[in-house]
Amino acid sequence: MRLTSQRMTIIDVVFSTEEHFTADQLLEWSKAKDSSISRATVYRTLPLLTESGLVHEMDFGKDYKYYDPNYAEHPNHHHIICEDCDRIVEFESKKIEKIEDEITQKLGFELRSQNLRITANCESFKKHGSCKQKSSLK
Amino acid sequence: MRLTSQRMTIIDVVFSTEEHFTADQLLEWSKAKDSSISRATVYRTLPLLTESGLVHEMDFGKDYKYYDPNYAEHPNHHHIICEDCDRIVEFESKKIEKIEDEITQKLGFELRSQNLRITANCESFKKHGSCKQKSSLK
DNA sequence: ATTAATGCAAACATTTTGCAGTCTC
DNA sequence: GAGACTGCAAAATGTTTGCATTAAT
Repeated sequence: MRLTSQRMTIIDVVFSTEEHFTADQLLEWSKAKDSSISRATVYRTLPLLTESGLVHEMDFGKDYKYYDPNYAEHPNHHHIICEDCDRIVEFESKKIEKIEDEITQKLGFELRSQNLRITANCESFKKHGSCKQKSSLK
Repeated sequence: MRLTSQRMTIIDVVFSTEEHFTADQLLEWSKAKDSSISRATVYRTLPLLTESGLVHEMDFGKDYKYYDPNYAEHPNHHHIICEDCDRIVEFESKKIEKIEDEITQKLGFELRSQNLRITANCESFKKHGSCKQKSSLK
């Protein structure tokens, strides 16, 4: 396992954001620091990050995968996403964790990880019928 | 909106299973009933089913989408998937529903839908270190 | 008869991979 | 210096689409 300059740059970028990002966006951010970094290297580095648990692969119902860098600090957090503007809010709930554990055991399983996504309308949508700034994250 | 024989066959197939399926599997099942049905028609029919709410598009952390035909009967169910054999078990929990509602409102959102996926090890895995029959679903 | 829906094949978007060259250890 | 890692371009995968033809209304 070699600590190449490309890997260092990519890891640096990942740890300097709390936003959820896509592979494409990670490539762009990384290229901004070191323009020689290739798409292939980003795609080869991402599994290293997800397998180590530093980053989680997320599905928000889009065609591309999102990556969440906040699992190291908050290993059991959940997500609310506005179905209109894609705004994402994270939250934690000990109560939900407890129920998940109970049910998983009762059904004969051993819990490894959980993923709760709530699709909702945000405050701005409720007030104005649509959200001011659409997220441009891609 | 025309009721073509292809659509009838596809809908028929969807309603005769409680299993989660992929687009590819739906094509195979449909072709078994009418070999002329094309991949394109399956892919053009799926959005009709998901938009009507009869079927939900699901992500189980695989590279392809799954479709769940059980939402008509159980609109708020959750999923446990064995990380080894991909066995899927569904369950419902009024407690979780209630907490989800409370938190969503407290954060200023209005809940539209929810999606809880628990990744776990099944009993067979716990006993034998691996699961007997890997699911061949693709 | 109109025109929505189909099958085919080509196009697409995202991700993966083979290979020759490069850089870490 | 060995071989893990890289960039490039080609391939693979899952899904979508243009177009000429078919078939539901």
